[in-house]
Amino acid sequence: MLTQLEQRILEFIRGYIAQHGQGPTLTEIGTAMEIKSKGTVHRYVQALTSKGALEHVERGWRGIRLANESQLHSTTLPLAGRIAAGHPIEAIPGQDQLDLGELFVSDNRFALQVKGDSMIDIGILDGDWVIIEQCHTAHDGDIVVALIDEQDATLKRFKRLADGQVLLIPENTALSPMQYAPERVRIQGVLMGQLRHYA
Amino acid sequence: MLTQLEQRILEFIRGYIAQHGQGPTLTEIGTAMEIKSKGTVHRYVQALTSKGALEHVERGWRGIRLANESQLHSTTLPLAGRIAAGHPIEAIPGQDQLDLGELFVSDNRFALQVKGDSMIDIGILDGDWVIIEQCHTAHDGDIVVALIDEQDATLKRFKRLADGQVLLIPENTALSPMQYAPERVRIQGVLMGQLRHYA
DNA sequence: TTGATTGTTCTCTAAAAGTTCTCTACTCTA
DNA sequence: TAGAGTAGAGAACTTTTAGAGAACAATCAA
Repeated sequence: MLTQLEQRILEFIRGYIAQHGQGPTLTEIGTAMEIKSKGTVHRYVQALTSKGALEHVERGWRGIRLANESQLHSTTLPLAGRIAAGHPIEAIPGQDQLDLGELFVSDNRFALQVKGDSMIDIGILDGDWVIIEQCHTAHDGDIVVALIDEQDATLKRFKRLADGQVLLIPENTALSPMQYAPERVRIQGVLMGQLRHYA
Repeated sequence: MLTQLEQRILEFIRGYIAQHGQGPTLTEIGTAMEIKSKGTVHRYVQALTSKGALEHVERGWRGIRLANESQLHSTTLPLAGRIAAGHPIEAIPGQDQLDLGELFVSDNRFALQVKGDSMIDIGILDGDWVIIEQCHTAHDGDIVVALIDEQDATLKRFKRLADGQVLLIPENTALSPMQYAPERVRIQGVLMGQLRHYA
């Protein structure tokens, strides 16, 4: 939670470091922000440090470093409605932020990387991440991580047949469903999300 | 039960926090609601607090927080490893956490929901979210959000032809690439990620 | 070593924000 | 029509915050 001025100062520092390779002095920050007092600037730098946005090497000039940002990363993204104001990307009513944490993160979930093409028809490609919620049962049609013979883990659509047998269906027209006795299949979780990162 | 005006004030506060990252002052609320008296606004804020809709940090400026709004979600997921058809889950060396914020969130990025099937062949389905990094130029092969004739926004693979024309290629064998004069196409950003949420 | 520059710690002041009142006007109901 | 309740205005007050600047310590460069 940074105030607006703290935000501006942080951006100035970030830009200064990007341009000069080292941090600015308090006076330089003050000049840029139109604050005449070193003491006041110092208070801002301390506030940013205690909020984790900066690291501050005492004893030395230009001792301001950027904190590692991974901890600072927000978990929300703006939705385009707000960015492309006045343009054809239509806003999504009642929602202007997408919160990845809220959407995907929960205590009993974990991530897996997918190998292979067996779910390609529903847009899960080789290398994609899937988010799995741990549980031990599934309903027909769920996409599950199943452990077969306590050995092979696989991501497939789940279906229980009338005779109790379990059908694991790949979402790839080139592959065929596999049928197993129920005691050979252990459900490890169901699919809650999928994500992909483009370099 | 909130009165109509309390509801409006709550909406305003929620929007303000979403936009600015911190609560509004009483005067700002008053201006937005066309209430001239700080005292009156204060009474509303107290009412909302006692009704549990807000949390109000006394002694401090901008001390209004949203209640219940589940405190910041974590942004990391435990990483279970790779899953493959026909193989056990193998651990991924040197990595045991997946940080969604680090992966996807950055200052100049925003999220869009995809409509239509034009990118289905690379696993981007109708309803998926895509994460776009704002920029105004693109390289051949990038997947971009392009604004055509300042009117229609579309997600396509970008290619510049030898004669300067711009080719926008859908990743769907059923659809054909479209060719435009360069001045008709404005790049709004390039694709950095994709995600999907299963109910 | 020296002196200018930089960082640190104060206090002071003014402005801004929050809090608590009272007063008035209005509506609703008995 | 009187009384209760509500909503807004605004005054008076307290608290918090931001900036200025002084004083001093630490640091760097010549």
